[in-house]
Amino acid sequence: MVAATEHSAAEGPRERILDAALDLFGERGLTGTTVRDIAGRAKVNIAAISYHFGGKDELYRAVVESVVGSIAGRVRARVAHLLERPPADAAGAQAALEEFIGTMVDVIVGPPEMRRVARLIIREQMQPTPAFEILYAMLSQFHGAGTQLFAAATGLDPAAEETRLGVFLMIGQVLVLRIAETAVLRRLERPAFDAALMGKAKALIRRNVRAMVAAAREGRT
Amino acid sequence: MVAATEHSAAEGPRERILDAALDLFGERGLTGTTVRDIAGRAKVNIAAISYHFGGKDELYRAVVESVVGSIAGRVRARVAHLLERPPADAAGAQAALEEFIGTMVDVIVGPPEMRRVARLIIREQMQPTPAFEILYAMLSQFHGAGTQLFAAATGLDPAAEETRLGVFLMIGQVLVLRIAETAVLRRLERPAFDAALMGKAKALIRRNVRAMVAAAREGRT
DNA sequence: ATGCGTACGAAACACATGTTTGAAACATTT
DNA sequence: AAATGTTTCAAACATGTGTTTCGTACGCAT
Repeated sequence: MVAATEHSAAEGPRERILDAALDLFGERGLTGTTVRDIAGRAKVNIAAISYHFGGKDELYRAVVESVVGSIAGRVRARVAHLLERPPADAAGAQAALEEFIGTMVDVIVGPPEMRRVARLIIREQMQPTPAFEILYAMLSQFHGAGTQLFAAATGLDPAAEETRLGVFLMIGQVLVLRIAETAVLRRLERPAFDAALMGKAKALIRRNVRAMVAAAREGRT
Repeated sequence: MVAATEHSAAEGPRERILDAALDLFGERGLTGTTVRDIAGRAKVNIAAISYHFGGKDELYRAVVESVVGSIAGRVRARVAHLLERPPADAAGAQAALEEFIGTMVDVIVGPPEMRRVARLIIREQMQPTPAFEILYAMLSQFHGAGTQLFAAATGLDPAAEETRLGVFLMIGQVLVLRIAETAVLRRLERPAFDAALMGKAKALIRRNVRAMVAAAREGRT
């Protein structure tokens, strides 16, 4: 067995199917994608899908699992140090929180190949399938980490509902850029999310996060 | 022809089809919904859909149009006075902006029947169909109004990219509550979005908006 | 009552779609 | 070389799905 090569067209059928399936599931959803579409894009026979994965639903689940692995890898590689040794002081926690959200922007809005991943996750949120649990386990972990940082930065109780809700609101700022991408780009009269626009968005979100933390710190009763 | 009655189960076939279609399109998407599902829920024959609307795609378009009408009505009824005579002073604009976003929370995450509407719109954002233009016309109008208020509240240029982007980030806070509803409710250990939770979310978002405006006002170069 | 256009319902039609089949090609081992 | 297990392919199969057909009932003006 050869070692897994770099992401390219010269992979094995199984990898090509997974890659094509992620593209299509992310773009058109589970029901909007046919196995013939996937087979055509992956340049394999239709039967190869049943052969390698058992069926369409099992393939979808495999895609979700690979997505979770990919995301968890990217994020953990960049913020592992924050989550392992969370800063105790408020200033350090705030800096860590900003870095955490900044990483989220990079991962979700940045790489073009993350578009399909982000959309698949968002779809799964709106319309959970049996594969939802796989995603939720990861999201829950990230949300928990964000909540710890937010609580440390503001002095709020990490268990308080306002704290946990506040973290979701921060994340919402990032998600909207992928969800409403079409509308955002049109209103901004931009053809695509290039590096410059991403830098602007990141700076704005970072400033907003700082403002939210400050407001939460002052606003606590 | 009888006058259109109140929303109930005793409507004509056309209204029942529209209602059932909104339910299913919102929950499962266009490709995830079959005309037999719709006909079954609406308690009409399958042929009634082609008869009344021409086909599945035309029905979907009709649903989108009715959704736009419904939303535009709800929102305009509550914020028309803000959009017609936008406050010139910063303080008034800030109050108007808060009311604007607050209305958005009420409309999007408030009424249970808006769940299907919100989801249909979000789906259309992620995967635009020919009916997207109908929605975009409305969204563009609202985003433009929000941008005017935001600009007036902060002193920023309404045409600047940062201003328009900032409005999307505010809206993202609201959207995330509907998109990631399942994850949010689980992390909050809540069974549903009741009035109390919505009040909390609204207060938090309002506080965040205020903080964002303040940050933007100070942060401008 | 008669004629006529509208609305409805059961069945059928044509095509799409997920899955399976059986044979051939390939790689690896004996 | 022969055997064995794995992978690929074209075709077929069963079901799902959007649409149409055609017969029937209803409402209403003549």
